[in-house]
Amino acid sequence: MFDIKEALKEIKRGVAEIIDEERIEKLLKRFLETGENFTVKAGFDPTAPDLHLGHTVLIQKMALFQKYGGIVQFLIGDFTGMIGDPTGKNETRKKLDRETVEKNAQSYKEQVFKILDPEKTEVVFNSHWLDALGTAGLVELTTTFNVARMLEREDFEKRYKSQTPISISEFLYPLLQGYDSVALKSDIEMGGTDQKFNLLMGRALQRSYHIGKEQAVIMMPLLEGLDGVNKMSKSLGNYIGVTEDANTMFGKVLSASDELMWRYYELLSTRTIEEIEDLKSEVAAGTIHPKEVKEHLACEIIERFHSSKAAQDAKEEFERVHKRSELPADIPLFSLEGPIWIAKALVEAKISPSTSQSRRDIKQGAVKIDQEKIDDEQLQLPSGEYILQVGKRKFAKVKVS
RNA sequence: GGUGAGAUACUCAAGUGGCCAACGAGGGCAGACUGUAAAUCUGCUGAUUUUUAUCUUCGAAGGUUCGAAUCCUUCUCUCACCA
Repeated sequence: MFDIKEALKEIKRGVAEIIDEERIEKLLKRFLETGENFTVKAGFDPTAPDLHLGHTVLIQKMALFQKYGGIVQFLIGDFTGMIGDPTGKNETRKKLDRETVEKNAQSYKEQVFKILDPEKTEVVFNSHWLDALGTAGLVELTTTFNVARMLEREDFEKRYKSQTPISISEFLYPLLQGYDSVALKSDIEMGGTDQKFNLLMGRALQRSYHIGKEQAVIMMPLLEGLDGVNKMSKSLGNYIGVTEDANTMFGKVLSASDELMWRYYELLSTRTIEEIEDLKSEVAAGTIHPKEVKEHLACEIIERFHSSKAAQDAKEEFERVHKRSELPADIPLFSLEGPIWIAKALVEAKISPSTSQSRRDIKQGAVKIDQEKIDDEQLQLPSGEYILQVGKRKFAKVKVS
């Protein structure tokens, strides 16, 4: 059993905003007294999942609820995915076929169950009830809301004022997402701060449909990416993916700035807030090196998605390559026809995008062969095996025949 | 439906007949310094072994010209104002 005050404190850690905290308290209390579970909903895109740490902030919070009686409703928006959450880009997407959805769902499970307890998770698809809704049902749904209120949504408001077109289908998106909460009778819905309007819609619709309860809403902040400025996203290339290998993860975490590291601690670590505060003051006092603190974080994350052994190996690998400037343990090997011009070899070995770039790098002294810096951009590689290196982190082994 | 403005490289943004592979800023890459952090300084940032050169690129297609991102025509798309 647990202490409600403590649990609430833990739940509130790092969240951006909670709506109806009392209700959450009541749900916890009820579970404590009667053992009755409650549901925690969050929606995900049906396209091929490629989760990164930004997503796991939310998923970890859901996992926390599972400790306190929550049953996670892992919603895959295979129907709403057709519309796409309004972004102004206004592209209607094709509905994915059943098979693809199933495949993606499977892939979601593999990634998500590293954090969530499968026993306390229901994976659901909103096409189940939205397909069944029908035109009449849809029309009925639209009567629950009016245009003026819809325009309160920030991006709609902006676009309306600036006379940027808004498609009717975009109005449907929040309604359908809200209807999901009606169909699932969710007790709590979670999402990013950018989802506020949609999340509140769930409350409004649950009221309209007389579900007998209104979901509490928990909004998680959007995790900053490695650049420390933009939100973490794959398209910006500032992400750490949950399926990435341990060495890559380690390197990426270490390359985050010190300031960002604390943010990651707050939102991603399972350490208590007190522990993190202690680390902070130790770093400030100079008794512990910030790099070491960052390494702990990197290991913790790798353990979560790989194993503690992988974390240890990644740490050693990192030391070897960067501290002692030795070669990484695992370098991709390429077989080339020789003799070959060095600039071309770099391209063939995929560590340079073009021979022009190779030449520039050589001119700048960024290219090494077998750890020796080279300055002759005309160099021809005769037969043999070489370790090529561009900059500090691009390596390739080539076998010239 | 009418009128006007605009579309330039990853992004923003100069350039309005040759000196333009195209100013500048951001971003990115690399070097120095470090803890592969941040900050700072420096160089590079279309491609190609013809490298003081060649080829492709300034929304698309044509045209004028010795020569076009720049001028003309048509088209596509975006924006603003009017209805």
